[in-house]
Amino acid sequence: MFILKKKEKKSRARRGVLKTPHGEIETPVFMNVATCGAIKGGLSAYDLKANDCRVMLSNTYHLHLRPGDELVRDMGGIRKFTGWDGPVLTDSGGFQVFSLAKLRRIKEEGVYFASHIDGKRIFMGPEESMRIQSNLGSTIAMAFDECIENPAEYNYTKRSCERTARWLQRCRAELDRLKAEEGAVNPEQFLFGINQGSTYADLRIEHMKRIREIPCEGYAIGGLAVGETVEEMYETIEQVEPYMPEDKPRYLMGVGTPQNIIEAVHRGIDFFDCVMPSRNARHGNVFTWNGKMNLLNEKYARDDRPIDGNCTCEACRNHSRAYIRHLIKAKEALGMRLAVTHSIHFYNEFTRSIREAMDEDRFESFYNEYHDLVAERNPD
RNA sequence: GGGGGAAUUCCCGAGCGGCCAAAGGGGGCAGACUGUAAAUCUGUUGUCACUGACUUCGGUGGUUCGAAUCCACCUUCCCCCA
Repeated sequence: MFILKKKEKKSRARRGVLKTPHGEIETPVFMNVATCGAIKGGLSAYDLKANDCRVMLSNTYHLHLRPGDELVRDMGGIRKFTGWDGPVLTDSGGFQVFSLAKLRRIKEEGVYFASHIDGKRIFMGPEESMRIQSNLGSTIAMAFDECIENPAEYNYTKRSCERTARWLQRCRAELDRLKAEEGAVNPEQFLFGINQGSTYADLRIEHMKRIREIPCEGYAIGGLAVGETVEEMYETIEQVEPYMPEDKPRYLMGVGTPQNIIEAVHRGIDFFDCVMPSRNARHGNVFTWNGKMNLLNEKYARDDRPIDGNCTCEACRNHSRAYIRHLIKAKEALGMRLAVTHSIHFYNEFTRSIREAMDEDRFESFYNEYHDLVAERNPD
């Protein structure tokens, strides 16, 4: 159940809370991406708690291949298995339809994949995705969709959207059936539908109108940040957002940079997730309140300061830029863990700050101030 | 003491007369990364007045139109015999 606590007057921004059987999710929120059941870079569920993670995100396709969703079910579900007792959102495998494009074939019934691990042929359709997510027992299951790359051909996009809408219907029916089954890991599992339509306003709107007729606990915008410009992305959000149910959470899938997030919050989005903080940090690039910092740069070799002097994360409380730089260069696992910890902490703090700003009626000034900070781009 | 082998740009290492400022790897430097096939990928790595010129392949001298590549000697290192 989603409660809209506050609506901004000068923008489409909203402050809400989604009540789930696994805890309340205060929004806007950034979900921390743990594709295979852990944040890459070596963070445990305990680390997530320590860094104010509110929702963990895992992946249907990846966990299905390894270790297998039935194994996870037998181990008590994804939450018990990983030790993360908060809410979990599982992505449906729809993004893998995009990212594993060379290894798949799309048909009406679903998608035929070649496993990226061993080449084994696998099939995933709406029913399979729901069954896997049911076995994982996540708090929120995502609908199985086709995520298409931008720019996309209009007619193909139209046909793809129609199919994704039909797939949502099948997802809804199958998840309802699975939830009612004896021994379901999470009998109260939520389903979020996913809007597609590339950057075509008419297709986006038509698709949104269609999927909002299928009752879901939330609706997502998918298929963005996959090749189009940021301006096109913002424009697409603005076009489709008015057609999203107001009383349901809205999730912009896979986005993005802190700037992207605040811009999207401003345009009415509540949920986010992105691999950027973890992936970039593993590569030595961390996010701060003053922009991005490439810790591998030589100028940090003898820099005794923490990444961010005001940050309270484990890395910033205890270690210098020089030390973390050294560890990453030396390929010490601790280096990545510290850098990832910092960026995850920053993202969670960033979205918490957005919520606090809304609670204290100063979101608009926060939004403008953050703009200025980013414009300066001076992490040192 | 006698015999054999080797010295290449930051490191390792290819090259064995012109197409060589010199493969490849490592390291260095920089960039990318947006529902994670990503501890990955890309660029760059002698100097400069940079679509060209200059300096460089242990040292010195030589052969040649032309040498990292051939010859002589020297230096250093390695191996074998005594």
